[in-house]
Amino acid sequence: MELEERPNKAVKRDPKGVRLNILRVSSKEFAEYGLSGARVNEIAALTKTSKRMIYYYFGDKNGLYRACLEAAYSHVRAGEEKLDLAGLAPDKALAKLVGFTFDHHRKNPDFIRLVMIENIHKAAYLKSSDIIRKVNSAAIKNLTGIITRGQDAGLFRDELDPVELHWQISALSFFNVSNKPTFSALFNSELYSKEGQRTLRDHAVEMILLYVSHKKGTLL
Amino acid sequence: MELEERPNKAVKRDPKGVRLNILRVSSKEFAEYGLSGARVNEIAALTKTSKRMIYYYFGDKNGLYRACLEAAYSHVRAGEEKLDLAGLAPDKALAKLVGFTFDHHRKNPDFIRLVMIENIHKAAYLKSSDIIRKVNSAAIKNLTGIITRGQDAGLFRDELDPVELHWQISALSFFNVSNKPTFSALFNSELYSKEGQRTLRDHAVEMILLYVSHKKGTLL
DNA sequence: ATAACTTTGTACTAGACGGTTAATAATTAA
DNA sequence: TTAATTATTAACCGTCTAGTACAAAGTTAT
Repeated sequence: MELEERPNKAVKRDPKGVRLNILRVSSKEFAEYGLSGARVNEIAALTKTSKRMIYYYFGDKNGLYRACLEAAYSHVRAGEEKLDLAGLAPDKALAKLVGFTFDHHRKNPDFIRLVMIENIHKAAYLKSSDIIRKVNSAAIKNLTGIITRGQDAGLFRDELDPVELHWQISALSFFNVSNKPTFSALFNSELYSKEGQRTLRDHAVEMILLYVSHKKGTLL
Repeated sequence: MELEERPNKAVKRDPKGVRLNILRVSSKEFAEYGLSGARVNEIAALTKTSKRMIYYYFGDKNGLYRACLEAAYSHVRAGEEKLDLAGLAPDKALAKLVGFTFDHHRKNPDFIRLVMIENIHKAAYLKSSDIIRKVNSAAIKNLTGIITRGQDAGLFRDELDPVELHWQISALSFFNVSNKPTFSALFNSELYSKEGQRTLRDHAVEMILLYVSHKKGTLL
């Protein structure tokens, strides 16, 4: 479970460590420059090992990129697993989940950037990865539980689709990170100050809660 | 105003046409492969003219990319200008604006992809473009008007920030297009069917409307 | 002991890439 | 008429890039 980068000096050879080191460095590079923008030579120079070892472990540049993607998704999953929502009332649980997602994305810009890059590539690599599909089904199951509990308690509206709800939460959380550069370049706003981000998060939670709580005919 | 691509055979030389043709082709290529992924040779091969002329008009690859970005933003603005919202009640106007934005983004995936790419590059090119900043201030002015009218009519809550509202509308509309590949690769859902997209749009409108209409203490 | 696995490091290649040159000339605005 | 602008074409250049070759050897599991 521990993913620390420790040289483990007792062991002279450290395959896992080397692999991990390469993965760390290349994830940063891919996130920074994109798939075609990242340079294998540069990645190699930043690792503790050599270019030769990159090809030894990952075959080629695409293989390395794929490995980075998978590692990133797994890491995110590990984070989400720590959330304990079962003990909370459904509306509180949902509020916590939205807030958590918003914060989590904000704290992991490299992951967001990898997903952006993958989208630019039309998800070509993700499509062929079984590992990653599993990761996300957990998130949906989580949401399904909350929705059911909320509906049983008469708190939530009837027609709620967990995948759609996940989409809505993701949209507000993802966009915040992915489009920060263009958005803050275009509007010299306070949205990306500490205060602004807190407001944005609170309002994201509010939007989702209002949406799931809204019963037909109440408004509009 | 007319941006059609007409050879204009009466005129033997057609600078505007050549420029436009290069712009069209390269926008598609940049949207498809990214800034470093797109190939100048390939772009040249797809134009009616030669590589030499690309450098003649745009200096270098980055200059060409910058020109594509500016053209894309201008084109989007032209579309938004056609909307006439002043005659509508503020809530109807906002609903129409959200629906329009959602549809507009969906119909212009190449524009979205260019913005994604620009975000990957931390908005480096956008920052140095005065043209583009102007385009977006119009959108904010539009929203400011709607908000004020809505508040005066007692329909909208008091604390509304036009830039934040624009952010929220953009998030739901942009994410729908930008993350379609990964999202539909991960969840084999109906969200991207014709029906699903209609639902998603309707719910986006609903979310925004609920949010702006929500008065403190009413819920939550 | 043996075989499989892991590591190092440099030098190299074959091709792709962005960008230029050169020579040339037709068209157009003044 | 003159001068600036707009065009054509293909070869070419230097650099960068992903990936390999090669040669050698230490480490570990069985």
